Amino acid sequence: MNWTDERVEQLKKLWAEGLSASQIAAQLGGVSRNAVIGKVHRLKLSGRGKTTSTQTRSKKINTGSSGASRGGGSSGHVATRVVSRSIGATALQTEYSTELVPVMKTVTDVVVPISRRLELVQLNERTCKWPMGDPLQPDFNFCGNDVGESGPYCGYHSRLAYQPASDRRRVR
DNA sequence: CCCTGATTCGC
DNA sequence: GCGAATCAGG
Repeated sequence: MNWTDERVEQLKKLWAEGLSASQIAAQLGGVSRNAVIGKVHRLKLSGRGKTTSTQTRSKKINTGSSGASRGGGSSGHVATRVVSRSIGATALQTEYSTELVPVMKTVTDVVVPISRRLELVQLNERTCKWPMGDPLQPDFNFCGNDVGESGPYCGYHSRLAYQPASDRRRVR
Protein backbone atom coordinates (compact mmCIF):
# COMPACT_ATOMS: atom_id res chain seq x y z
CA MET A 1 0.00 0.00 0.00
CA ASN A 2 1.20 3.47 -0.77
CA TRP A 3 0.13 6.78 0.64
CA THR A 4 -2.26 8.20 -1.86
CA ASP A 5 -3.71 11.64 -1.37
CA GLU A 6 -6.95 10.16 -0.21
CA ARG A 7 -5.34 7.94 2.33
CA VAL A 8 -3.20 10.74 3.66
CA GLU A 9 -6.26 12.90 3.92
CA GLN A 10 -8.11 10.27 5.85
CA LEU A 11 -5.13 9.80 8.05
CA LYS A 12 -5.09 13.49 8.89
CA LYS A 13 -8.77 13.48 9.59
CA LEU A 14 -8.75 10.45 11.85
CA TRP A 15 -5.67 11.60 13.66
CA ALA A 16 -7.26 14.96 14.28
CA GLU A 17 -10.30 13.18 15.64
CA GLY A 18 -8.12 11.64 18.26
CA LEU A 19 -8.10 8.06 17.08
CA SER A 20 -5.08 6.05 18.04
CA ALA A 21 -2.54 5.01 15.48
CA SER A 22 -3.62 1.39 15.59
CA GLN A 23 -7.24 2.32 15.06
CA ILE A 24 -6.35 4.48 12.12
CA ALA A 25 -4.23 1.71 10.68
CA ALA A 26 -7.17 -0.62 11.06
CA GLN A 27 -9.49 1.68 9.17
CA LEU A 28 -7.11 2.49 6.40
CA GLY A 29 -6.11 -1.10 6.01
CA GLY A 30 -2.92 -2.41 4.55
CA VAL A 31 -0.71 -0.56 6.96
CA SER A 32 0.59 -1.15 10.44
CA ARG A 33 0.21 1.25 13.29
CA ASN A 34 3.93 1.92 13.00
CA ALA A 35 3.38 3.02 9.45
CA VAL A 36 0.69 5.39 10.60
CA ILE A 37 2.84 6.81 13.34
CA GLY A 38 5.75 7.16 10.99
CA LYS A 39 3.60 8.95 8.47
CA VAL A 40 2.13 11.21 11.08
CA HIS A 41 5.58 12.07 12.20
CA ARG A 42 6.72 12.93 8.70
CA LEU A 43 3.69 15.06 8.16
CA LYS A 44 4.65 16.86 11.32
CA LEU A 45 1.24 16.65 12.88
CA SER A 46 2.24 14.50 15.80
CA GLY A 47 1.23 17.06 18.36
CA ARG A 48 -2.49 16.54 17.90
CA GLY A 49 -3.27 19.77 19.67
CA LYS A 50 -4.00 18.75 23.18
CA THR A 51 -3.55 16.06 25.74
CA THR A 52 -2.04 12.69 25.41
CA SER A 53 -5.56 11.43 24.84
CA THR A 54 -6.11 7.86 23.90
CA GLN A 55 -6.27 4.98 26.27
CA THR A 56 -7.81 7.15 28.91
CA ARG A 57 -11.36 6.63 27.83
CA SER A 58 -13.34 3.77 29.29
CA LYS A 59 -10.54 1.97 30.91
CA LYS A 60 -10.72 -0.48 33.74
CA ILE A 61 -13.07 -2.99 32.40
CA ASN A 62 -13.51 -5.66 35.00
CA THR A 63 -15.17 -8.72 33.59
CA GLY A 64 -17.54 -10.43 35.91
CA SER A 65 -15.16 -13.33 36.14
CA SER A 66 -11.40 -13.55 36.05
CA GLY A 67 -9.45 -12.34 38.96
CA ALA A 68 -9.53 -8.69 37.94
CA SER A 69 -10.33 -5.99 40.45
CA ARG A 70 -7.40 -5.64 42.75
CA GLY A 71 -8.05 -4.29 46.16
CA GLY A 72 -5.57 -1.47 46.30
CA GLY A 73 -5.81 -0.12 42.82
CA SER A 74 -2.92 2.28 42.85
CA SER A 75 -2.89 2.69 39.11
CA GLY A 76 -5.72 5.17 39.20
CA HIS A 77 -7.68 3.98 36.23
CA VAL A 78 -11.03 5.44 35.40
CA ALA A 79 -13.82 3.32 36.74
CA THR A 80 -16.54 2.31 34.34
CA ARG A 81 -19.96 3.47 35.24
CA VAL A 82 -22.27 0.79 36.44
CA VAL A 83 -25.55 1.72 34.91
CA SER A 84 -28.95 0.45 35.85
CA ARG A 85 -28.11 -3.14 36.42
CA SER A 86 -31.51 -4.19 37.68
CA ILE A 87 -33.20 -2.73 34.65
CA GLY A 88 -30.95 -4.74 32.44
CA ALA A 89 -31.70 -7.97 34.24
CA THR A 90 -35.40 -7.35 33.98
CA ALA A 91 -35.21 -6.59 30.31
CA LEU A 92 -33.15 -9.69 29.83
CA GLN A 93 -35.71 -12.02 31.30
CA THR A 94 -38.46 -10.39 29.34
CA GLU A 95 -36.72 -10.37 26.01
CA TYR A 96 -35.21 -13.78 26.10
CA SER A 97 -38.43 -15.67 25.69
CA THR A 98 -39.05 -14.00 22.35
CA GLU A 99 -36.61 -14.10 19.46
CA LEU A 100 -32.88 -14.30 19.01
CA VAL A 101 -31.83 -11.13 17.29
CA PRO A 102 -33.71 -8.74 19.53
CA VAL A 103 -32.22 -10.61 22.44
CA MET A 104 -28.73 -9.99 21.18
CA LYS A 105 -29.45 -6.31 20.99
CA THR A 106 -30.89 -6.24 24.44
CA VAL A 107 -27.98 -8.07 25.91
CA THR A 108 -25.30 -6.01 24.29
CA ASP A 109 -26.91 -2.65 24.70
CA VAL A 110 -28.49 -2.87 28.12
CA VAL A 111 -27.32 -5.77 30.22
CA VAL A 112 -23.62 -5.40 29.61
CA PRO A 113 -22.90 -1.69 29.59
CA ILE A 114 -19.23 -2.29 30.12
CA SER A 115 -17.30 -2.98 26.98
CA ARG A 116 -14.45 -1.63 25.02
CA ARG A 117 -16.31 -1.99 21.74
CA LEU A 118 -13.27 -2.98 19.77
CA GLU A 119 -13.01 -3.28 16.06
CA LEU A 120 -12.46 -6.72 14.63
CA VAL A 121 -8.79 -6.22 13.90
CA GLN A 122 -8.11 -5.22 17.47
CA LEU A 123 -9.32 -8.46 18.95
CA ASN A 124 -6.77 -10.84 20.36
CA GLU A 125 -6.74 -14.05 22.36
CA ARG A 126 -7.84 -12.28 25.50
CA THR A 127 -10.60 -10.09 24.20
CA CYS A 128 -14.26 -11.04 24.22
CA LYS A 129 -15.61 -11.71 20.74
CA TRP A 130 -19.23 -11.09 21.58
CA PRO A 131 -20.70 -8.94 18.82
CA MET A 132 -21.95 -5.54 19.80
CA GLY A 133 -24.55 -3.67 17.83
CA ASP A 134 -26.01 -4.14 14.40
CA PRO A 135 -23.69 -5.92 11.95
CA LEU A 136 -25.13 -3.79 9.18
CA GLN A 137 -24.24 -0.55 10.90
CA PRO A 138 -20.84 1.14 10.72
CA ASP A 139 -20.46 1.14 14.48
CA PHE A 140 -20.66 -2.62 14.70
CA ASN A 141 -17.85 -4.12 16.73
CA PHE A 142 -17.09 -6.48 19.54
CA CYS A 143 -17.25 -6.50 23.30
CA GLY A 144 -13.51 -6.61 23.86
CA ASN A 145 -13.57 -7.26 27.57
CA ASP A 146 -10.93 -9.48 29.09
CA VAL A 147 -12.04 -13.06 28.67
CA GLY A 148 -9.94 -14.40 31.49
CA GLU A 149 -9.38 -18.12 31.17
CA SER A 150 -12.85 -19.19 30.23
CA GLY A 151 -12.99 -18.94 26.46
CA PRO A 152 -13.93 -16.65 23.60
CA TYR A 153 -16.28 -14.56 25.71
CA CYS A 154 -15.91 -12.48 28.81
CA GLY A 155 -17.50 -13.36 32.13
CA TYR A 156 -20.81 -11.84 31.18
CA HIS A 157 -21.12 -13.17 27.68
CA SER A 158 -19.84 -16.66 28.35
CA ARG A 159 -22.90 -17.20 30.50
CA LEU A 160 -25.16 -16.27 27.65
CA ALA A 161 -23.48 -18.14 24.84
CA TYR A 162 -24.72 -21.53 23.73
CA GLN A 163 -27.45 -21.70 26.34
CA PRO A 164 -31.05 -22.39 25.45
CA ALA A 165 -33.25 -19.39 25.94
CA SER A 166 -35.15 -21.19 28.66
CA ASP A 167 -31.99 -21.68 30.69
CA ARG A 168 -31.00 -18.07 30.64
CA ARG A 169 -31.86 -16.23 33.75
CA ARG A 170 -29.97 -13.19 34.70
CA VAL A 171 -26.51 -11.85 34.39
CA ARG A 172 -24.81 -11.64 37.71
C1' DC B 1 -0.24 -8.57 29.95
C1' DC B 2 -2.63 -5.09 27.19
C1' DC B 3 -1.98 -0.72 25.00
C1' DT B 4 -0.06 4.25 23.60
C1' DG B 5 3.14 7.47 20.70
C1' DA B 6 8.31 8.49 19.62
C1' DT B 7 12.51 7.41 17.58
C1' DT B 8 15.89 5.10 14.92
C1' DC B 9 17.75 3.40 10.85
C1' DG B 10 18.12 0.06 6.89
C1' DC B 11 15.80 -0.12 2.84
C1' DG C 1 9.80 8.52 1.99
C1' DC C 2 8.66 4.30 4.18
C1' DG C 3 7.90 1.28 8.14
C1' DA C 4 9.73 -2.64 11.32
C1' DA C 5 12.11 -2.69 15.34
C1' DT C 6 12.81 -0.62 19.30
C1' DC C 7 12.20 2.46 23.12
C1' DA C 8 9.65 4.67 26.89
C1' DG C 9 5.67 4.99 29.14
C1' DG C 10 0.36 4.18 31.14
